[in-house]
Amino acid sequence: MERTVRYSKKREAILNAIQGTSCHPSAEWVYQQLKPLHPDLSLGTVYRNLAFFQKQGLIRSVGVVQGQERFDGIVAPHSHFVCNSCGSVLDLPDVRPETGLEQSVSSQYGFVVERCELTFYGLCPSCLHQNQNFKEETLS
Amino acid sequence: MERTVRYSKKREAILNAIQGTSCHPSAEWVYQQLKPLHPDLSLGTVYRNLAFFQKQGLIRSVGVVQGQERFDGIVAPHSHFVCNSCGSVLDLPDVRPETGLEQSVSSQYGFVVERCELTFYGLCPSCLHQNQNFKEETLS
DNA sequence: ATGACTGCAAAGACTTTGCATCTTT
DNA sequence: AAAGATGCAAAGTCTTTGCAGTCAT
Repeated sequence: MERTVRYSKKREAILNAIQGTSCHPSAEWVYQQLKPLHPDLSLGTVYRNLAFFQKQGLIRSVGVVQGQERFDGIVAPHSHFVCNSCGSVLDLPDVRPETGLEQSVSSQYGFVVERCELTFYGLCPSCLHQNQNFKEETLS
Repeated sequence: MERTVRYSKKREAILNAIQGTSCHPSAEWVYQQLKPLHPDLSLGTVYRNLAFFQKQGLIRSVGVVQGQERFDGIVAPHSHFVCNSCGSVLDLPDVRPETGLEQSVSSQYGFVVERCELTFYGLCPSCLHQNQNFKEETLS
């Protein structure tokens, strides 16, 4: 039996929130974002819909950053940069792993490769500047 | 003031456990592994030492897989495969992102790139077979 | 003796889930 | 009316932390 999917105002709002931002939000972010417009929204509903959208392939997880799972409304393959200081996640649309790498891993190791993530970690420009200021202060 | 680092039998055992396996263990795995030999070992100690080793650069995190953070005793850069079914993490020593990619991201976007992770997700051979059996059963 | 390390248990943070109620079809 | 979706709060997991006792130097 296929489950019938029904429309829901909040579900729509949650998907719009994720697809309308490039910040790769967490459940909490979505919740805080929608709370003013939907005062009776529950955090559980956000989590349930995030799981639902993921299963439907409408969004995907970017992984857990500083304890919170982060999601991406863009499902086309692309790379990410994660700032180790502020935890922001940024798209790197131009950066792609070599084509054929998935295929090569599949055949070489016998895995079924569903997808491939290329992620860079470091400091974003904003945190870099604050860091430099901090260093200068403490060294003076 | 530099903190003085002291020897500890359990610390040594924890590091050995991580460096002596290729399973990319979680804190819980290390704890269960060492419990027989160190009956009074505490899970808190495992967590504290994992954080300590990470800060020292002796191990690194491979990320959170199915709710648990996983660690790697090999700090030289290499890629990983993560099975979405059983959660096992495997090394792909031969697979490397193109050289110069980090540098290119650094200069193109103004980030300070500390490291770069290339991770493949899919099904490992073992889970693939079970999956096929399962499908055959349900379809028959 | 000093300060680092640990065990223990409590607390914290994030996420999941059971159940009654409300909505969509 | 039937089945899905939600709110609420409790429960579940994983991880961190405070404190008193232990151990290395």
